[in-house]
Amino acid sequence: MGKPCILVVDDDKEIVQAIAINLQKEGYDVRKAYDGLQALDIISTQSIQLVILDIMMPNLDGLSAVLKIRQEKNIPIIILSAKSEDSDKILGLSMGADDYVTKPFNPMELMARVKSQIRRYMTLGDMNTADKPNILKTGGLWFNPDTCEVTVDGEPVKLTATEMRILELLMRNPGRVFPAEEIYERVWNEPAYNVENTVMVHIRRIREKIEINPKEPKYLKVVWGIGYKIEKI
Amino acid sequence: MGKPCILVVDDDKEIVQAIAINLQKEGYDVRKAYDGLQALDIISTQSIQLVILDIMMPNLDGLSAVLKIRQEKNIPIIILSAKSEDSDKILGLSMGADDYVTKPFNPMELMARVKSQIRRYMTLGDMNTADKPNILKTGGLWFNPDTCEVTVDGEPVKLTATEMRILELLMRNPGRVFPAEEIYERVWNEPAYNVENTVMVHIRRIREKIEINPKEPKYLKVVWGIGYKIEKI
DNA sequence: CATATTTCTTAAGAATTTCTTAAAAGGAGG
DNA sequence: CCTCCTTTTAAGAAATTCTTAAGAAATATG
Repeated sequence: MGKPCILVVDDDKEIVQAIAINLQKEGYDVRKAYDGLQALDIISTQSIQLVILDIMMPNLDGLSAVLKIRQEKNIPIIILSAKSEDSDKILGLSMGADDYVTKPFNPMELMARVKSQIRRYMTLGDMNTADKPNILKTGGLWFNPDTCEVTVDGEPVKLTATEMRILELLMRNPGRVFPAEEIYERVWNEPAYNVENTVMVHIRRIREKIEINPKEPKYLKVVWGIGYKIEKI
Repeated sequence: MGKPCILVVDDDKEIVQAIAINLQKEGYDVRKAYDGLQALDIISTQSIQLVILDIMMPNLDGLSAVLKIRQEKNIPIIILSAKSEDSDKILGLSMGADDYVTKPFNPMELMARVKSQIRRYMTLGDMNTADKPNILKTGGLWFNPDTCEVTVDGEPVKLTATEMRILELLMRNPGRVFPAEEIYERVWNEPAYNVENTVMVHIRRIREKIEINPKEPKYLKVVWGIGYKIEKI
């Protein structure tokens, strides 16, 4: 089902970057956010399997963010904090966090804790996908990568494997425009050579299935001369 | 559901006692062990939901104990240790522990970490098969992993061991689509190499037994190019 | 408004994936 | 050592999807 995707949230971009590099070395996908609101947005629209979160941030403080994330999804949360007071740890954990790491931290220890959480989430967390699925949503278009279910305004839609992979790519990055070449390379895992047409035909078929009026697409739009995107709704 | 039961393992009886009192205050049941072998015995014979374990013990060292516990049950393990070296933490976590607390520790922090683990263990809904009779149902298809009984609309069906393991995996995650490779790895516990056919034949045999019309399966469906799933009914 | 460029549509054949069937290989129990 | 049951392998059949290519439509440009 692809590599686990981990969201790193900290207002210090350097720290985010450092953690991200380590995570990628371990084979994880990474998303980055620099404040709590951004983090919540990503969590509710993308499929995230674990959150690493600094609790001292602008906009929305970390502890509230933990609460909100808990409300929305049942994924592991690791708190990062400069506060090493026991009372802070207790507070963080009782807010719903799954682990608490104090700055400065050993990157290797953080990785070990991440792995531990992911392993637990994976091995006994299968059931939770049924309960609190990581559904990608934009407007009335919902996609559940775990069950391969796609619905438009509640109506189920049947996509083929390739169609789903394309849709997943676009929906995981709402608003971002993907050139046909990039879509091909990322979906087929092959270098793209003279494949614009191929991608286009697939786009067309997806539109036929998910759009009410394929000629005036609501979700799957084209940006002339650049590529395709899923509208961020 | 009963209160969660927590096993505390340490060769220092005073520490065990102190932790036990705290746990009982929080409303947990407690079991005590003073070395690794005793701990393993209790874990394999009693219903335990979480283990707190000192890793420096006579008879069986703590890290091996963690490994053995992991093999046997999928319950959360919190390591207690006087070693606060990062390398020790990393080792402990990668052995399969879920958290690592260094001595001396704040009892309240330990309680917070216990609660966090228990909450996750509960909400993710892993069934400790020893505890609860735990029948998986989707529509008319019932499966009791404890007694290995499978019935379709009340009619008993005889599955082989492998068939049951596959069915169990799928039924524990209704709706979720599993690629043949993943099924193989999780059922056989071996890396999957050129095994799609093997899995497929087993799927076919399961269908033959549980489906009224194997050609139009009601329960065990395929998602083209992706994998198999048990329909969520 | 005319032209050039880009995207869209369509349908058929190629390619891939899954299904079926049968038989060989592997293991457990007597 | 033999028998029976389970698991794996293999190959051809069937079903579905993917790709190609060519003409139509739409959009940008001058």
